Amino acid sequence: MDAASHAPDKLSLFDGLSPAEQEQFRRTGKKRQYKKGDTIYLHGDKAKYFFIVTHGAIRLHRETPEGKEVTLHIAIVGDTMGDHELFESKSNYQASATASEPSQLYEFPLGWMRDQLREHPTLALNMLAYLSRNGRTSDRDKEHLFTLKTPQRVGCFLMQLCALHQFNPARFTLPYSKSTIASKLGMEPESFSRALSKLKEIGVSITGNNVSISDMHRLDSFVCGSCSLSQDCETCEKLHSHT
Amino acid sequence: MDAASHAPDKLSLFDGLSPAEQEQFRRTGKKRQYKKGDTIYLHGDKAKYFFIVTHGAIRLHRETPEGKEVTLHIAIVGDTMGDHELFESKSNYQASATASEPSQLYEFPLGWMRDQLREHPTLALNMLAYLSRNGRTSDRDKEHLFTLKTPQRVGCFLMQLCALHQFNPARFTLPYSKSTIASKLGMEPESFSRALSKLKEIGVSITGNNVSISDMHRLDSFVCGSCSLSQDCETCEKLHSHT
DNA sequence: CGGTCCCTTGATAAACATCAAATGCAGTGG
DNA sequence: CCACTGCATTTGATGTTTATCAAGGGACCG
Repeated sequence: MDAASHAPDKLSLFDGLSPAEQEQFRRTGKKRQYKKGDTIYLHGDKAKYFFIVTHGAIRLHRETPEGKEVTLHIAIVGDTMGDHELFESKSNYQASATASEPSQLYEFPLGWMRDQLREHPTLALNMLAYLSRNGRTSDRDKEHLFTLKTPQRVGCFLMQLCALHQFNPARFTLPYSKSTIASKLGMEPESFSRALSKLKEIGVSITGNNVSISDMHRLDSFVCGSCSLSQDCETCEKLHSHT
Repeated sequence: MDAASHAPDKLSLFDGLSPAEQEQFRRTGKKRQYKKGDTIYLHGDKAKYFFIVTHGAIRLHRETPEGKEVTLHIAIVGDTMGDHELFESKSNYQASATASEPSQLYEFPLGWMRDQLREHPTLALNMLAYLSRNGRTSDRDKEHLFTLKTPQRVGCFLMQLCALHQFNPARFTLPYSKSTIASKLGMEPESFSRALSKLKEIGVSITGNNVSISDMHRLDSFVCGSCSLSQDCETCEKLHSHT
């Protein structure tokens, strides 16, 4: 997957737009580079820009008054940032955004983006499909929080990684730090670490950042045996279609 | 708030549509009545209809293979059902829908609704705003699951009830059963019950289904003191604007 | 009056967080 | 190249929260 395939005209949000329209987005959007750890914006900042991730991964997170940090989402290629702020009059960013690895974003003025959505029905429909899909994964995550134990949540996350990035389950590298993953899964780093050691018992070995899933079938039944989606889980389908 | 104010032409989804367009929705939409406990559809059913709630409350829930039931959402007046299925080719309902009180829905064929969204940009934009707002409350709920203890989650839920339904905090009635609320908050009925007794210590008394919040300020600081949104929480703003 | 359902209360257990310390690893400067 | 420092992760010991199990109370309904 090369850089070109992530140019805005290839992102799903721009699917079906005419070349002229796509050119308009290419002209208005500013490409921004961020280093690992860079802050794109802070929770509470006045929302000025809408972003599309073209490379890397951006962590969206908040901090409670008591100092606990919560990772709401990790935005990867094709994901947007600022969608929650697009349609709110009083629009402050609802979370902070930090690059969790070197990343590239397309940046559009928020008001301009609103106008484009009004003027280009196709864009609006793409955005609808995108948000609707977000809702589904959000529901899935909620179910997992309610019903799965930490080793199962970690196991599902590893499967999602393989499905989303087309990693080879037999040998791949974690794209973010373990504490970032722990936070996104709603657990402490210690619990994450212990969950990993439990996963070793079913053939998932992790040394450093290198993961190897020896028996995907075993992991699948360990995780998905407790999930209501097992039948039509998108992650599972992608994994099986690649083998 | 009378029945007429919930006719589809007054729902936010139809805001800004021309009278002629609204008439079209009124003609195609079928009004459906459901009794408490009625099933509207089941998880896995082929998705045929899109719904808008005009009265009552519908519980969206799933069951894991191990028999645990998870409540993903309680849809109330103005909420939609089927939005997650609208843009998916293989569209089975992602959850079951059950009336948790006598309810009324507007029912539209799913494919027809898709077409309407394509043909009426205003409708699509309303839907975008609706989904975007859903995303925000979903983020809030996720943060709460990660950081709040059960009594705080229950406290926030009571505040949300007052804000959403314009209840008088000094005296109102729970609109759903306690176990339904517990499930939506991701806890067992026992934990919910114990959370309530802890809330009594800060002036929230519940006898049967009757709730009385004697000191909203005290509840507010108990709950929102641990929440990153305290500054611009929609629920809090609504509550304060009513006093 | 007896039954069912929902909720509450108490006792116990499991899962996870927290606290504390050790280990490992990467980058820095000698 | 090697010690040194800082940070991330692991591991162990302990505490808290919540789930689970079991029993009892109260309202509604036949």
